[in-house]
Amino acid sequence: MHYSRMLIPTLKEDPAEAEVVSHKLMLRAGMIRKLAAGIYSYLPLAKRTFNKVEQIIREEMNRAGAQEVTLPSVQPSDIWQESGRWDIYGKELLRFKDRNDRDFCLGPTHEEVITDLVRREIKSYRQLPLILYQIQTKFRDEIRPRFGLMRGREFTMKDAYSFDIDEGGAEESYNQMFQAYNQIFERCGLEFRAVEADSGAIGGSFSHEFMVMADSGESAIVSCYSCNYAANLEKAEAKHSNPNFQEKESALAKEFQKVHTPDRKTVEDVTCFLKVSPKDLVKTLIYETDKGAVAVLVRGDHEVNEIKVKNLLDCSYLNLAQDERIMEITRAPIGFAGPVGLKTRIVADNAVSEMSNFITGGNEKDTHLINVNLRDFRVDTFADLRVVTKDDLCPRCNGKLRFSRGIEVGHVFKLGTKYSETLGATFLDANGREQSIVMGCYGIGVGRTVAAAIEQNHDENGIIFPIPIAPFLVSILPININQKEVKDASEDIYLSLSERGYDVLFDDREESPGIKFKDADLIGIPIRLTISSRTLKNGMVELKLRKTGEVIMVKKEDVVAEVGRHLNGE
RNA sequence: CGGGACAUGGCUCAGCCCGGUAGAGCACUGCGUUCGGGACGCAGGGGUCGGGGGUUCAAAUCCCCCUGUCCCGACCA
Repeated sequence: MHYSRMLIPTLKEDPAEAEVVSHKLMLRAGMIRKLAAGIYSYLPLAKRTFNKVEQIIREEMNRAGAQEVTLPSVQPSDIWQESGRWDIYGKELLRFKDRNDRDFCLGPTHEEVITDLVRREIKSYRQLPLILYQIQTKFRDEIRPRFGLMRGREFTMKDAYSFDIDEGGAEESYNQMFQAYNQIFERCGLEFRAVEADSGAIGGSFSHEFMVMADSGESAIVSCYSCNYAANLEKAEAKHSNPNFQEKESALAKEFQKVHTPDRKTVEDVTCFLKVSPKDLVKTLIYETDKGAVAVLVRGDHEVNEIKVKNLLDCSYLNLAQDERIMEITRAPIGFAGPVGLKTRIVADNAVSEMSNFITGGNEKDTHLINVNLRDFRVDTFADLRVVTKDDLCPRCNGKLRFSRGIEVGHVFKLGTKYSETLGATFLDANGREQSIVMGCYGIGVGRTVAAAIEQNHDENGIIFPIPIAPFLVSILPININQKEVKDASEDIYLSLSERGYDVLFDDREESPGIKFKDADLIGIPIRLTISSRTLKNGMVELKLRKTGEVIMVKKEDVVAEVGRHLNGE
């Protein structure tokens, strides 16, 4: 392509509206333009990169036996009513009426549509398993769209759905998709990790998020230095080191006593005042849930993991209780709650079971208890209820844990029969019995993958595209296109590279060299060939690698071979 | 939904406090000179100052309402 003919409106300055680096760079590189909050136009450069990512996705999905379809983005309310999500989904679901006053929505996801399709067409176990996928625009009316393509309202997503006759089959489909996802992100040239994710009410380990590692990522990840364990921070298990601790220590237990702790409400206040470590204290947090009030106990230096509490209690609503409620339950103002004498249900983190002679709130204003022991109160359940810390070891292999951040670009999880049951997607098994199809669903955010690639691969000069998803592989940059020998040589090289099938951007603009250099760096093309009379008189052209900055002088005749060598990663 | 900020030419921003009829840099057009890291000269074009209302002889500037955008939080997968 000739640069002069392409729409690549680069920006010299950072746009005021962008905060994160991928957003800034995509705007500056002329890849995207905003139409409304969270809604973007994709310009030619972005479209090229999207196409490359989508092509990789298609190849890997097809290889895994999935078949591509396109489902409607405008969906009637009927199927959403049927699945029960019309009422549950809330304002994120953009609803509207057609001319006949019938309710419709813009599809934020396609479980309903695909399940409807499959229930009509699949009748027999002989037709299963089946995996269908599409690459399509989704719309979610996010409360707060932000960070450019990272969290838009309209976005491109690959979503796949698997249909199997039983759990075993579903597991197999899941594994196939899991493998395909590894291939996809590998091929995109990204540093990523599949992490175990919270699968909520569905349970089991059948949910993984694919995270592109980046410090700017929205999700916290815990991974093991020694083995391949990796999990979402909210899912990561805290290893319970010594379950038999209590019996050994109980002999040394002292009698608890009240101490006066005026206005010492926080862990920090109390530990400073009593000159002890947070590890000697038990925090008592009162939560309000749809199943009544609950006291959650964790060690003073630990944080409650609300997701774990939610899963343990199997409740849908969980929130810290308001001041008045705490007063009601503990008979003390906030900051002095403790388990001793508490009437509500008490659940405690495993670490608490290893403590003795600890400090708790006294359920009385300005009062704490010291030398409290487990025998002094009743715990209904001990469980893993806290957020993993840097002191924890890998729950699988006892290795050291690494804390990092990532951008969620893919999510695979087993749906089970949730939708097939509510929508009646059934088949007849070999014995002629009617069964619900077992489903799985698998998403990849295409735009988010591109944004994540940029978050992970950039420098102060701009984007550094991984070769597999670069909009162009080579840019040809003539220093002064008005000099005949420069122009001829540039065109020559352009033609021979193009003939080889490489995507080449020929910067034929009559701009000063500085502008061309800056633009080439900004849009992140992996290889740059600089053509100037200076080197040409020795029969050479300059090849520069965007990623390393390495400059190599190459004989004009060898350019094609040399470019090929670098693109093949040699 | 709660809190905060912003809205002036295509972009980045000044002007607003203290009212007097709109500016800079970049970008753009033409001509000429230049050509290895965002060149130079000359000559140009382009703005309902987000929208509506009010105060005033006079509003980008002061007051009220609305809309949009961004940030933090809550929310969500």
